[in-house]
Amino acid sequence: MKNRDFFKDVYEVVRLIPTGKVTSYGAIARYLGASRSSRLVGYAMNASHEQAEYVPAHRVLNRNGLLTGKHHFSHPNEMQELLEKEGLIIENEQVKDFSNHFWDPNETLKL
DNA sequence: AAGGTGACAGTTT
DNA sequence: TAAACTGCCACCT
Repeated sequence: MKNRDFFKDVYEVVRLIPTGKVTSYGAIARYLGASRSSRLVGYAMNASHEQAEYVPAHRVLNRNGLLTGKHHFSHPNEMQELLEKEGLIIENEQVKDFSNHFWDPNETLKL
């Protein structure tokens, strides 16, 4: 087996994100003890749609609450629509009141 | 096998 | 204050 454990963990955490909540790549990375590997989280999301289990990648944004990965969805607007569908408000490619809807795995799941 | 890539984030100018 | 630079490390070609 390979180091797929990292990706696997990422997907698992992402699936734990409650509907209507969002988190950041960095938060996930830190929860996994890889605070310096935030890019890998994004990289993992890149392959998220290949996973058998559904991964709500649209709930993962960068630390600014910006929908950086929207372009990687089937349709660029899909990410925004999904978020709005969950009750979030997207304004200028960014989640409005981001901090209020922010879900931190470190806080909720705790170590 | 080796080097380049990136859905980030923190630091520096 | 905002923009630019650098570190980061598993994955892909």
